[in-house]
Amino acid sequence: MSEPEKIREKIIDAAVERFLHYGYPKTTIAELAGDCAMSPGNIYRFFKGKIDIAAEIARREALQAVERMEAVLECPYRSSRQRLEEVVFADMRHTFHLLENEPRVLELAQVVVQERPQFQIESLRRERRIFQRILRDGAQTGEFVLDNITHATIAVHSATLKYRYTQLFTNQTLEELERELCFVLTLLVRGLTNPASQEALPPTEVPPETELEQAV
Amino acid sequence: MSEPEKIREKIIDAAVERFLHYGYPKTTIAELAGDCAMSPGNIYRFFKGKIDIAAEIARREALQAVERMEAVLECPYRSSRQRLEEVVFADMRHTFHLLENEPRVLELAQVVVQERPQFQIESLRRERRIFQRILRDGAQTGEFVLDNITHATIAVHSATLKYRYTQLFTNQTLEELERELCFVLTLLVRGLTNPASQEALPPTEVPPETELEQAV
DNA sequence: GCAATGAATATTTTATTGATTATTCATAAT
DNA sequence: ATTATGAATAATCAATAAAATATTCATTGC
Repeated sequence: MSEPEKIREKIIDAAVERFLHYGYPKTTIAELAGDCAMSPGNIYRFFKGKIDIAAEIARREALQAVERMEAVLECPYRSSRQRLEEVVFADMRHTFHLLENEPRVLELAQVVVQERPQFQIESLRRERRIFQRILRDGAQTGEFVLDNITHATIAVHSATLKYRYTQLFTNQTLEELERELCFVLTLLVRGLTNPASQEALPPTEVPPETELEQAV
Repeated sequence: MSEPEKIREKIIDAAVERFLHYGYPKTTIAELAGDCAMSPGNIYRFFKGKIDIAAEIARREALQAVERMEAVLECPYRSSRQRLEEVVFADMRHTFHLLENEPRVLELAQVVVQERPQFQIESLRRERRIFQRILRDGAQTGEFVLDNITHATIAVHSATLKYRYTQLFTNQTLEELERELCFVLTLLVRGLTNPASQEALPPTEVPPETELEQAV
């Protein structure tokens, strides 16, 4: 890692620390500079502005979320149904726990989305690509029967919206949300699945929580 | 209508006028009193407070929404699928046009929900009851096959959340939302429908807009 | 006694100011 | 030439004062 890159990391580390602890608005550039033993002005050689530090942190968080989802995709010996269910549950639980343990993350996300609307659009698009891969694979093996994979992807993605930014819409408990999500997934999976094998399709059950989901 | 009831109506009429035109916060009790040729203090003999006037307006609007939905249910010669699709489309379009023509409605709704959280909970419950009736009827005729009607209702209701408070979540155009909603409904309907008749299930198409939906 | 008033009070909103903070940039150090 | 500084400036925020408004209630008129 080059020297400037190292300094960028140092700034980001300090910013994560302070943003999560005191919040974005209460953190000053002077404080970040102090943490990094440099002058305020020098921060601007590494980031265009304060919001760009937050945006970079959010970007990394979003990329990690995609990586976690991709990890689920790699799990062997799983049906497409299981993959879909695990991805949605894992994402919901991760977000829920994250906001529970680090409430400032919500504020940080809101600030970034407010100033950089494109950020949200791209995050949604990345999520959708994951879904698309699951559906495509499921269609290939014959587990799913889909007229149009893109349309089905949009459908699944929209139908599970509530469970991705949960704390923005409701103040339901995680347990309530999990039960609800089972009902939604049961229905969606029935709609995706080959009619021939639908008779034997049991309802979705709340999957056990993995360690990954609890990490912060 | 009794005299006090007439006066209440007069106050509500004046409030609707001003809330939609100038917004809730910019409307003063003194102005409403002036409109009704009475003193500010007298308003309080008919409403406990300013917010209660807004709540009453919102309550009526919500009841009208349910009535519109029930009107769709009464339409004869329609499958449960058609009823479900029409109800969701009609509600989305109505809300969309309403907020397009009367942007202040959003603010009004937010104020009421903020001060009276119970309002939203009850509105959602009423909506859900409509869905439940459609699914129950569909199950009775054999068009739908449902293990558990309540669970399926929750699923359909949650999965279509995005299309009921649309302008809160996205700034997509109505046309985009309509296309998306078709994909969602296609999938949901497949999941609800008797597997035996699924082969012949065409995708949902954007239904023609009725006059009712455009009214403001 | 009941309906209504409008002045009095409590609350909320708005405007103003001063202080803080983000950002820039001329200058200095390496 | 490159990196960094920190004082200068512009933008934002917080605190306060002033104004407007919601709500109450003692009083008035019927």
